[in-house]
Amino acid sequence: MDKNWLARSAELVAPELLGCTLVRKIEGVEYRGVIVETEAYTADDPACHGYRRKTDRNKAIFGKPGSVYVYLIYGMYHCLNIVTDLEDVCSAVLIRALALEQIPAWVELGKKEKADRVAAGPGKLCRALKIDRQLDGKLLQSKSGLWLERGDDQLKRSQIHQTTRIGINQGVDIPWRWYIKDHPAVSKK
DNA sequence: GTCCGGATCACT
DNA sequence: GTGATCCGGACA
Repeated sequence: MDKNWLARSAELVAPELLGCTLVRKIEGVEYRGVIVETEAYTADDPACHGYRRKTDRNKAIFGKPGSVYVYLIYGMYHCLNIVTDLEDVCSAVLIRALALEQIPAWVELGKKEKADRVAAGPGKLCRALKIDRQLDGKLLQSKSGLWLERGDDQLKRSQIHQTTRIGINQGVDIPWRWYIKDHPAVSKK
C-alpha cells in the first residue's frame, strides 16, 4: 500500500480504511479480515492517548505512518491502531471491527455468539488475531506478521455511516466513527 | 506511594 | 448493571 496514503490526518484516513483488508500471519498461516468499523484520534483531540504528552506507553502513536499502536485496556483487552499523519504527530485510526474470512482454530465461539461477529469489537479482533503489545510500534509489513491490503472494490459513500465515537468521555461530540452500513460485524449500531 | 478509571466484553 | 483484571498517570 502507498505509504503517503497513511501520512494524512486520521479523520481522512479512517473512512477510507473501510473495505481494506488486514492480514495477520501466524506460524505461516495468513488470516484476513475486512475492516468494517474505524475511529479517528488526532493531536488536538482530548480523547487521543497522546493528547497530553508522549509517554513510554503511548509513544508508538507518535510513530511513522503505517506503523501500529497497540495498548492494553481494562486490564484484559488489547486495541489496535493504525498510526497516521507525520512522525511525531499523535494521530491514529482505531480498528474497531473486522469481517474475518476464516475463524482461527484457537477462537472459541461463545454459546450465543455468531461466527461473523468473532471480530466485532476492538478487543475481540485483537484476541481473534493474537494482537498484543509485542506488535506495538511495528510497521505494517510482512516481516511484522501484520499488514494491510487494498480493498477489492471501492465503497460508495452511501454505504458508509458516520457517527460519534464509542466508550470515551472526552470529545464525545466529534463524529469520527465510521462503519459499513448494515454490516453484521460492526460492533454496535 | 497510592489509587482511580479506561478507545472492552459477556453475562444478568 | 456488574465483574473480570492490569497498570499508567493524576494526585480524585
